[in-house]
Amino acid sequence: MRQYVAPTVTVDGVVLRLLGEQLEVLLVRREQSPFKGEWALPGSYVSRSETTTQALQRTLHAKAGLDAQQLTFTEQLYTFDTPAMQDPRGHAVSVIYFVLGRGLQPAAGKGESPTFFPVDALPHLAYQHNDVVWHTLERLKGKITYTNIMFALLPSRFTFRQLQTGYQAILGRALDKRNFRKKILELHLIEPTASFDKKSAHRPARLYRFKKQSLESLTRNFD
Amino acid sequence: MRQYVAPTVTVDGVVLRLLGEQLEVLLVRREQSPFKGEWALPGSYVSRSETTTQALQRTLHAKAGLDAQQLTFTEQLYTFDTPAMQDPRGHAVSVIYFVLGRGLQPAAGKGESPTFFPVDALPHLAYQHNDVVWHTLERLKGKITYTNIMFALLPSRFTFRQLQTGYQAILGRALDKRNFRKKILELHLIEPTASFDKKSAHRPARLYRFKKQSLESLTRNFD
DNA sequence: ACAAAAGTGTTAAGAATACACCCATGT
DNA sequence: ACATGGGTGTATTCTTAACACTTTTGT
Repeated sequence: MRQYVAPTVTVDGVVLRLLGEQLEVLLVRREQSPFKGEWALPGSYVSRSETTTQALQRTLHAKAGLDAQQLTFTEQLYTFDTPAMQDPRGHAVSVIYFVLGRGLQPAAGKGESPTFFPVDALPHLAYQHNDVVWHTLERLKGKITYTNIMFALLPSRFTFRQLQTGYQAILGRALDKRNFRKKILELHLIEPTASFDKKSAHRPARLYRFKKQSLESLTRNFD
Repeated sequence: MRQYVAPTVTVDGVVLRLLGEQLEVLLVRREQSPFKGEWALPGSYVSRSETTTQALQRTLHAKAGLDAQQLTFTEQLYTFDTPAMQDPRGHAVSVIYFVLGRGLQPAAGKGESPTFFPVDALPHLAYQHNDVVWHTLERLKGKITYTNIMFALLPSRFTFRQLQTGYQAILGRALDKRNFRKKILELHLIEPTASFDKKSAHRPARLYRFKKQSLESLTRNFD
């Protein structure tokens, strides 16, 4: 049998968080060639002794201090296949993951300045990472219509306003308050808790929680 | 920097054709270990000098005599990441592609007995390939509702009956003839040609063609 | 009493579904 | 003339979208 030399395998993560009314993505400033000094998605090489998801966790921990427990959803997005001529590292196969978390904070003082940027105000990114982020956002827009994926972005208890704001941030458009409540309640995604959000100078809002803390497909679509 | 040994990279294809009222998938009988003698999706190793899509084309040509020109649609499906312990070859990263073609015929006499099997009557497959086929079919079901992907499975000119039969084979359920025509025409996916299918002992059916021979997203969903 | 956000129903338009008969051709 | 699949329209149900006021709290 012919002898094959394997391409290099790398892994990158598109890590998203919801902060206020903004959806934000984690970037690092590269300290090594290629693209030294440019912003990029966090990533690294995958060695033979680890799976791509293990390599991803190792990378997010090393570069941004994020722990696997804080990451409430991980899904493979796409695998890029860079011909040797277009990548200074030679032929590389990059497996990209889509990662969501709740209230993520990058650890200060880590080497590559891990920073969350609002998705509608990204700097220029190394590789084709601007496109990768765009595709990720499209995927999230799709998934939000037929799954309970918002559970991965919101705190465990939240108000209807927070939920609607999250949907609006992801879909990029305003939703009607009454229709939104009606639709969400019909989907039986969430349930009321006994408590209220009392931290504001107005009528307290009831807190809700997701019934399931893992991905489920809806029987009917939202929207 | 730490030294990494790259995992092995392989590529596999889920090649589908529409024959009569059946959707069929291409399988080969493995001649090498692991899983020698079992049916599996056609695949092979990817070397550093080729991309995964090039490796896929090389494989489909070598194992089943299929030519890139006959393959009307190719899309990446998923990348499996087999930890070293579960795969006799050690840690392998397998990039799986979803491939559609029109009137595909595997070349007889090629080594690994390339054979199309109806998707609802598959033998047991090596690796996790039965699951892979299942996921592929779900993907196709999804895509058929919001794209013109049927163009890749039907001949360039076809009757409404062929079109409806194709949709039914993919969706796995019967559709109402009148509603189907109405819906398809509203989507402006296809256009009538001047000719008719005269090869039958009954009223000739008008032949239609797809307006676009490349993937397009529909503005409104089918179904 | 005022400011601020919470909470609540109805109507109209559009989309999806169910359903049965006549038409054109070959044998 | 008959067998076979081709081709066509309407009525009903369900889903989506538009829209404004009252309630509850803190200051």
